[in-house]
Amino acid sequence: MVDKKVADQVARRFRGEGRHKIDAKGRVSIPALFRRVIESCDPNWTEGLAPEMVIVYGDTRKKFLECYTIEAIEEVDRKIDALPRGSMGRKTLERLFHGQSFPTSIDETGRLVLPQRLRDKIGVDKEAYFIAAGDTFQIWNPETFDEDLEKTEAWLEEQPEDFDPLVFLDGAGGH
Amino acid sequence: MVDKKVADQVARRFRGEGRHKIDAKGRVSIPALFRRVIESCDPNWTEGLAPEMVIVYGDTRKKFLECYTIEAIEEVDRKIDALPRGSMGRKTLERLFHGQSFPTSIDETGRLVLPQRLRDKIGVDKEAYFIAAGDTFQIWNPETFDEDLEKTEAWLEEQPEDFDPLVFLDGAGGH
DNA sequence: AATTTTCCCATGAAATCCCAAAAAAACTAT
DNA sequence: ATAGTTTTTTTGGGATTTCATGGGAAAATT
Repeated sequence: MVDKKVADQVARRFRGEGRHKIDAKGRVSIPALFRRVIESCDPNWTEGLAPEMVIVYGDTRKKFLECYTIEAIEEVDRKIDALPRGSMGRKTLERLFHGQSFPTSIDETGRLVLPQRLRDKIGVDKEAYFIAAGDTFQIWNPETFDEDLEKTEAWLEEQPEDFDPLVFLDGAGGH
Repeated sequence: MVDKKVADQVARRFRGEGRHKIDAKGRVSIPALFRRVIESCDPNWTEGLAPEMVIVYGDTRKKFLECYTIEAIEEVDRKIDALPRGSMGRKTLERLFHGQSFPTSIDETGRLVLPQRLRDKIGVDKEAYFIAAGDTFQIWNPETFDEDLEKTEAWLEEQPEDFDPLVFLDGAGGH
């Protein structure tokens, strides 16, 4: 049997990617592995229930949907609550995470419904691209993602020959 | 009716936004998800009853209506009661939350009636914009909200180069 | 009596539920 | 390994419910 702690860690972090169809009703199945994570990060979930999550769609500039598990969004909420009431930082984050977000759940067949508004926001129609991003995952229009990927690769080209992206791991901040 | 388990999870925090029509009688639909929260945060509410809430409209400078659930307003009341009698803080807060507020409820079709006075206060006429803000939600004139958004963005512009509002999350709280 | 507020019913559009069929992956016994 | 079997995953469609909105009649205010 697998070490419980290890299994637990694996189950709390998104990994992988996938491309799935969106049907006429806006339904799209999310990668099965992602579902396991969403389930185990929803404190109220038990077998048979629809696991919940929160989609943060953000302002107009954001080109993808960011999907938070209940645990992940609660951590964000706690941090927001700790900011001084009335501060600009709190106001900005409240608008982003409380206002520009959409609570939803995954149905028994593993599908998520993306309302028309959200589909329009990121410009998806027939297909959606899913990609893990640590304790969240993102939903993109496949073409938009490819373009973004190319930009990243172009940037890598500009770096010195022997550049290894792993150096980022050593530096402090992510900026 | 809503599954109790689902209601329990979703229901203590407002999330999302929406734009709705105000009809000639001053009626306006509250986003359905907000209704679930108002219901579950009203200790007296049961299926079939009109869930109650409190609108705090505040002084003339405030450009939006702040809507509190019963639980949220009771928490505010407790905090006010804890302040020294006769203190400036208590006097100010009592005026704001007890005086400049309006208790109301949501009808069976999910609508709220905004009295003429409140509509005038925030300058709404045909449409109202709803946005979640943690344990309350706000009602704005859509245009006024957009202007306020622009101001926030202008402020963000003034911040250091590649400033990401998410850095706010790192600063405080979480520990 | 005239206006405003409340209650009740109606409707199109959107979202949700329920059942089911392909397709893909995992498993089993040779 | 391999052919057959079972389970999981992905996709589809119809029926049902909810949501946002509108309007008329009854009740309450002024």
